Amino acid sequence: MTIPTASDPGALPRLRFCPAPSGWLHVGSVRAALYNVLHARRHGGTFVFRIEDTDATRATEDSMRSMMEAMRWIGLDWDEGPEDDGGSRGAYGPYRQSQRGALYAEVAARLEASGATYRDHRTSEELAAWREDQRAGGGDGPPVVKASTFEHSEVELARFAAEGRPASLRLRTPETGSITVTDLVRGEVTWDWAQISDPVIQRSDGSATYPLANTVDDVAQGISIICRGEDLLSVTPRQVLLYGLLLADGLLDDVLAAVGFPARDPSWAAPSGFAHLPMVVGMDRKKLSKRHGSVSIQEFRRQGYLPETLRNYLALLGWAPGDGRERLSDEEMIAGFDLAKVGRSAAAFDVDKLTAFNGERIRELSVDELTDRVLPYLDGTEGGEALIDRPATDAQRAVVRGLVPLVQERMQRLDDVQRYAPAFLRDEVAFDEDSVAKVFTKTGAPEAIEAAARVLGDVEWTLDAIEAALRALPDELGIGFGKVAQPVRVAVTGSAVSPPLFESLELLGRETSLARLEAALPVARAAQPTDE
RNA sequence: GCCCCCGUCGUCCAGCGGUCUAGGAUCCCACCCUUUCAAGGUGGUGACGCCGGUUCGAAUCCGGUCGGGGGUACCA
Repeated sequence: MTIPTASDPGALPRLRFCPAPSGWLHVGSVRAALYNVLHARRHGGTFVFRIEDTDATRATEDSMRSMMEAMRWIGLDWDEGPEDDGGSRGAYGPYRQSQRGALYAEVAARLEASGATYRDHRTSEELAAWREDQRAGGGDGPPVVKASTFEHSEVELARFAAEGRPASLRLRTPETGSITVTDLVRGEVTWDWAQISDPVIQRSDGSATYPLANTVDDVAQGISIICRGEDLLSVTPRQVLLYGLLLADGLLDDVLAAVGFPARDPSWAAPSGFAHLPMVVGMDRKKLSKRHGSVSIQEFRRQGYLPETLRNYLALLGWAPGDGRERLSDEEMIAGFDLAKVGRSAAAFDVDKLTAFNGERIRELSVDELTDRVLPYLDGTEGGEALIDRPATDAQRAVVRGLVPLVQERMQRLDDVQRYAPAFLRDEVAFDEDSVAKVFTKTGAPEAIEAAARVLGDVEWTLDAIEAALRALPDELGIGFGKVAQPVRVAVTGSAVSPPLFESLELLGRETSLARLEAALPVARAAQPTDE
């Protein structure tokens, strides 16, 4: 997607997409990334891609690479973010949180020194037991961790320290009062602080957790609008609390300088806007999973969906320009996009509609372009049998280029080409059992094939001549045209379903066509009903 | 359990107090076209979760109810 330029850099929005690299990129995530990009482009802002790999036990290098590849494939390249060589582009990196540990550690230390946090020496097991007890009714309410009831006493603290017992660091959240944030898609949302647990911002092994790392980076990288999934709505209050802490007395600026990270732009404030996107669910209204077909977006690629179709369809999952248009170019989406017009209810991912969109877009492509796009589905690159070389020879490319106009309007996905191509790219036809049973068993089938071979033998090999020759047959044989066309179709392509017959014959050439008619004759005869 | 969010055709959206006998897309069905399959054309089935209230008037505002989802992690 192209980047409109703007004249007032200071006021330009900075948005980010920051997945945790475990597993594959999901359509829900991609939709969130797309909305970030659309908003950034709409307002001439910047799109930042950040890798949130603070949890070493979950994040993998493979996943990160896969996500980068997926983002590029679908056309959501980033202005700032990681590069393939391990480096990064953009002035506020690095963009992998695993490379920003020193920053988080120093921020945590200063926060602790200021009294904004407290140490929790409980083990995960102890916490789990406590929670279970609370839920079971042992406590006087829900399992909310608050300093007032959770902070260790001075003596305990001294003892644990003496024992060298590890501790996590929790952020002190207000014990009373409430907080209201204004969400671009949801309006005002209010929480009581008493209901919000004090989050662990640093694990007992010293590493930062999402609440700290995500918030520190958003502020350090000047993110102005946070657009993400609704599953992160409940996390907003503690982030807003942290903004104040990080900006107070230039705490973060000092730390940035101290640990040698890029300084913030002086015009930056804390993130000022939130947009929590509704979830993307399956047609059964359940969370998206492998049960719903494609999980990763590269799976869509393998199935022959065009990235531009995905962008268009995904954009419409929760948003509409408002004037009824649905088939939108990138430019149209950018021009009309508005986070405030995003819907509030979960959207079901409808593969049928996506597929219909895809078919339309395929039909809009030029023959040359579709030829190029279809090649990877014929040479084995995107799965399927390798019918041609990689790269294709000139002759193979010519055949495909000749086939494309015949199949273009029959395709919904690029991999649909695999259904029609074998008859044109293989030496021998493979007879489809059902087609033989349906067509060759009809009376007159062998005779039609014979007659076709005869008239096609010495006709000029042009579309018009081929058609004229075959059209003359029904009269001669005293049958309908379908009785001629279908047997010939099966004989020549192996199937009762194929591209238009005359064009197919023309593409195949006289020699191949005649050879196939001849080879089919015994098959057709054998299929004839034997009269007792 | 507690907190938060959501509720228009099967699905995605439009609708933002009257012009709604609720519109478009997709799906499904029928017909037309037709050498198969498609594509294309035409037409059709199909929804404001429910109950109250506000109002001359509600899909649109308010309350409740029911239903769905998210969170409740030293995951993000």
